Order: sequence, then C-alpha cells, then structure tokens
Amino acid sequence: MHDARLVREQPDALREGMRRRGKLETLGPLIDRAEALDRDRRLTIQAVEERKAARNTASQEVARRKRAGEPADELMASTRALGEEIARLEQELAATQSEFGAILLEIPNITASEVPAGDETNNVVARSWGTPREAGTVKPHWEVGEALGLIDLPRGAKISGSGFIVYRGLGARLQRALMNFMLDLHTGAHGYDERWVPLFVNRESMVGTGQLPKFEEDMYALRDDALFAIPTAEVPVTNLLRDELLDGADLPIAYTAWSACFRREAGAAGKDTRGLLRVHQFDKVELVRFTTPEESAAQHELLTGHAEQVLQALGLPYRVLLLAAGDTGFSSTKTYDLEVFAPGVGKWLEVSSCSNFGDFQARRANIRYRAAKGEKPRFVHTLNGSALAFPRVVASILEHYQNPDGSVTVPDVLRPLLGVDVLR
RNA sequence: GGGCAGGUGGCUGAGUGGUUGAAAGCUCCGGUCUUGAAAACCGGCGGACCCGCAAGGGUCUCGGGGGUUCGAAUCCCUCCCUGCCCGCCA
Repeated sequence: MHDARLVREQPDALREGMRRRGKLETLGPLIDRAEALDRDRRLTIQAVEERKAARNTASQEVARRKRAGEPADELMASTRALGEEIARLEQELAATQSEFGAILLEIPNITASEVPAGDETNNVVARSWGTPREAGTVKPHWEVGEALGLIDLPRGAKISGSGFIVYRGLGARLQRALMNFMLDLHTGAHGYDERWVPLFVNRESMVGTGQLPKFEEDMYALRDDALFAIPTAEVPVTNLLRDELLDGADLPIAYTAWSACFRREAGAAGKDTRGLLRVHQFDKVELVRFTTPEESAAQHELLTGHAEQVLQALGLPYRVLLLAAGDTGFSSTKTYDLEVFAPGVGKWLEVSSCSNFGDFQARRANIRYRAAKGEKPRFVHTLNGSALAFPRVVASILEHYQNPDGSVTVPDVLRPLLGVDVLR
C-alpha cells in the first residue's frame, strides 16, 4: 500500500510507475479518482474535527455548570444537535475513506528506476551459472520419477485432485533432505534465524503482505474459520512482526522458514502443469529480511545471492532474471527470478523469486523501527525470496543428473541426507 | 465446546461516567553533582491523522468493532485474545 500522501504530493510519480508496468490505462483513472477523493476527504475531516472540538468544549462547559449547580439543559440540547451533525459528516467521511482506501489497495508498488519498463518480454538475464545440458537429450522428470518409484501422480490425483503430489520412498525422503539441506545452509553459513510457522493465517496477515484483497481467488480458504492456507511462508513470517516497533539496532532481521505452500492456480490449468511443474501444494524454504531504507538495495542483492548458493551447492545450472516492471509482483519494487534449467522439459523453471518490497508491505503490516532514541518511527523495508521451492528443483535434479540408463546421480550435498549416491 | 476471571503507554500497575492521554514506579533521554561512573536530585519522555512555511493549533487512540450519553478507559452489545476449571482429544 502506498502512503496516502503520495496521491496528493506526487500523483505523477504514481502515474509514471503505472505506465512502466503497462497499467496506466486501467489504473490512471483510479489515480484521478483518488486525487479527488483525497481532497474531499480532507475537507470533511476538517469539518468533522472542527465540530468535535466545539462539542468537546461544550461538554467541558456542561461539566463545569453541573459542578457549579448552574442550569445546563439548553447547552446540552444544542450540543446534542452538534452530535447529530457530526454523525452525519462522519458517515460521509466513512464512505469517502472507504473508497479512497479501496483504490489505494489496488495500486501496485512503483518499481525501482533500474527496473526495465514493459512486460515480461523486457525481462533481462542479469547473470547465469553452470552449463545446461542440451534440451531433449533426457527424459522428462515425470517419466523418470515414476520409473524410479519416486513420484505417484495418479494416486495424488485420486486422493486430492490433479496437482497434488504423492512422493514415495526416496522421493519422499528427498523432500526431507532438501528441507534440511536448505535450512542448514541458511541458518549456518548465511546467518538466518529459523522459524516454524502456522500454515493457516487470518485475513489481517494476508492483507499485511498484499495477497488480499486483490488475489483472493488464488487462495485456499477455510471459510468456517476465516483462515487462509498460506501460498508462501512469506505471509506468516513477515507478519510475525506486524504491528511492532523495532529497535533500529536489531536490523537487519533475517528469518528463514520451511513451509508447505498452497496455491489454487486458478486459470492456469493445462499450461505448463505436467509433472511437478505447477502443483497446488509444495514445500519451500523461504528467506525474509527486515531492513532500513538505506540498506534495502544491498540487502536485496545479498538475499538473492543466498538463494543462488542453494543452486550452486546442488550443482544445477541457473540464470538470474531481472524482471521488467510489468512482470514484477504487485507489492515489489524490484524482483530477481532464479530459473533452473530442466533439460528433459527443455525449459528454464522458476524456483525462486527474490523481491524488495520497499516500505509497501511494512506500511500495510505496520512494521516500523526507531533508528535511534528520540527519533520518529519509520517503516522498515521488507524483502523475501524462495530458497528454494522444492518441486522444480526436484524436476531439475531428475533431469540434469539423469544417466543414460535412466538412473539419477544424487548431488553431493544431498548424499548424506538421502543415504544413497544414485537413485535407480 | 461449557463456565469463571481478565485484556490500560516500552514494561509493571492505578483508575468504574466529567480538565484522565491517562496516577505511581521502572526503563530511556537531557541536566546538576563527580576526576570518571554509580547513587541522589531536577526536567523530559507514546503513536496516527488534519490545518499550518513555521511556531503552533486541533481530532483520534485504554484488545477490535458497534451502541447509550451533552460527555465513555469507565455503562451496554458483539467479536478476538490470555489465564484457570470442566469436557473432548493426536
């Protein structure tokens, strides 16, 4: 969520931001409307507060007269009339505020200046690592996964539906291995503080990180309990500090957490959904950082590097994409996607998205810090990235490390955790 | 799930309709004192929003929301959370 003052003080910066995202046509009129509502809203606030001040003064006078034993009936009557007027104005104000607020929640963040304008065709490859195998020279992961007894897609579909995976044997153990490997790397070498969090959160948390109100149809919801299944650990982990005032000396704060992630993927049916490419439930290790505005850009590079370390340790070729404005997530100012190569499907698969949200999430979630004693609280900057999402990593392992006989060599770092050197 | 007791500022904790944004203590900041520090003493110390160049003024805020009243931390309704007892249970 943007600062309401941005609408009034820099509406053109807002418009330029939307233009770079390719959203000016749809959101431009909303910004115009917001400007008008803001003017209206402030005038009404003034009118209400003026009357409230008068009422407060009058009430004091009533109190004084009552103490002094003087008559106050007439003053009480006139004050009651004032109260009715206040109620009417407040109703008007509530309507204006609610429309203004709703618009504010619909406007995405403004991307950083170095982010290319335009849609995803303007994404740029920032760097790449490793040597991809030639596409089409190995079997896709769903074939080897099934042949090696690691994945059971039909039974996943039977018990839950398509897009729900059953892992078997070493395939199941591989999930545990990845979880431990990634968490150990981040809590060890990278210095993150581990959290283990609820997989269902309330509406406030979903609003806090920006999934709601705009993306409600993408979420699994438990309607009877007003809870949502988390689409990423970003939601519970970032919201850990919701409504808190942090000590600047404690920044940056770095959390890592494993979680299952749930996504309805509404509208994605049939599109790159085979095997493990797009599933409704998957495991992921997430990195979240809270930092100052001054440091957030550097912290973003650091966090992205931590995610890359996972791929390097696994020996999987990948590339880093700087997303263009139009492809950058709603709340993000700048996003790097990490894509691992899967030679069996012949595609780069997104396994991580590392974003700097600036103060956009912090404002929604009300996460502030005080830089030093006596200073005003400021909003922190929040960042997060997957490091990494499991299914596509598994897909890449099964394809990149596939041998001619159909067996799969286990990456060195996973051997102690998996207990075998080769999946056969 | 049922019953009971509670939710007040960074913390502890007063306050049951009228100068209470809120006593007191602690923490913290500034000062006096001291070679320095501690102690003692003096002073200061929440946040959001609106108007204003500023100085300053105003509104709101005692778990959330709604209501009663001229006026609500205080009364009523509702929801959430915490503790205890009972029930149920991996």
